[in-house]
Amino acid sequence: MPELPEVETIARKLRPALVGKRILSVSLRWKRTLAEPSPAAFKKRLIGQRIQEVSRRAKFLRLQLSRDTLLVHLRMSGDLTVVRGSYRTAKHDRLILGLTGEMRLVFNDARKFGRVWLTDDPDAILAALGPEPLAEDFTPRDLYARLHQRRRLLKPLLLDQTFLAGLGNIYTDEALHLARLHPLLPSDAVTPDQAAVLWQAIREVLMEGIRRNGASIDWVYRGGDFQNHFRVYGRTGEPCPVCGTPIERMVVGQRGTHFCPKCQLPLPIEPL
DNA sequence: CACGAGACCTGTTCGC
DNA sequence: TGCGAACAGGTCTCGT
Repeated sequence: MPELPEVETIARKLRPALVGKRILSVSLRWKRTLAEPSPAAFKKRLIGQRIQEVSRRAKFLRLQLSRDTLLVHLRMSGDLTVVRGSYRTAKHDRLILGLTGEMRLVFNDARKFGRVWLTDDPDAILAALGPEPLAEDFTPRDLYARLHQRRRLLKPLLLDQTFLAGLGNIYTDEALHLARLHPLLPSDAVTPDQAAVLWQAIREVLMEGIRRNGASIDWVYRGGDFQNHFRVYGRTGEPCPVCGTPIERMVVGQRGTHFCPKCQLPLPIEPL
C-alpha cells in the first residue's frame, strides 16, 4: 500500500480539489469497504456535509466534514482520486462520492482491503497509533526509549503502527539500509548513537519519498518516482549502492525484506 | 509479551 | 502456450 509518503502525496493533491465541496451523492459499490456505520446511516449522514479540511495521520486520510470525519485507509491497493465532469465507473471502484461542481471523489481498490469510516470521534480510531516520525516533537531520544521499551526484531517493530506511525515495507527496508542496521537486530540492542542514526534515516527516506511524490509500483501509478531511487527494496541480486555487494532478500515477519549483508551488520557496529 | 500462521482479496509475474 | 505457485505498498485475529 501506500505508505506515509504516498498518503501524504494524495492528501496534498486532494486538498485543493476537495476543500469547500459539498457531498451530494453516495455510491457504495462494495459493502465491506465501509467499516462504519451501516450503509444506510453512512449515506444519510454524509449527504449534505461540506469538506472542510483534508489531512493525514499515519497512513490514514482524514477528511474533516461539517459534522463528522471521514477516515480512509488505502491498505495495499487503494487509491483516492478526484475526477471532474462525466465519469464512467472503472473496474475496482468501491465508493464514489458525488460533489458540487461536477466533481467526484473515487475510491478504487483492487484487493478490497481498504476501509472507510464515518465517525464523530476519529481520535478513538486513531488512538493506538504511535508518533508521527516527521513531527517536530519526535526526537532521537524518543526513538531510543521506545526501542528499549520492547524486545523485538527491528524490522517488524518499525512496521508496527503502534510503535511508529507511517512506515511500511518499502520505507522500513530503505531506512534500515541507510542506517546500516540489520532487520533482525533486537530493538533493545540498539545503542543511543545507532538510534540517532536510525531516527535520521527514517526521516530522510520519508522526506525523500514525499519530495518525489511517493513511489509508483505495479499497476498503481500516482505520478511519483521514488521507485527509481530505491536503495534495496525490490533490488534482490543487484549491487548495494554503498559497497556493491549483491542485495539479499529474506522473509521477516512474513514480509519480504531486502538488505545488504555487508553494510547491515547483524550486531552493533563496534568502533574498532 | 512476542511471534508465526492464517485471513481478507485480486492481479501480475515466475518457474517448470 | 499453459498452469499453478509465489508474490504484492497492510492490518487483524488467533494460537502457542
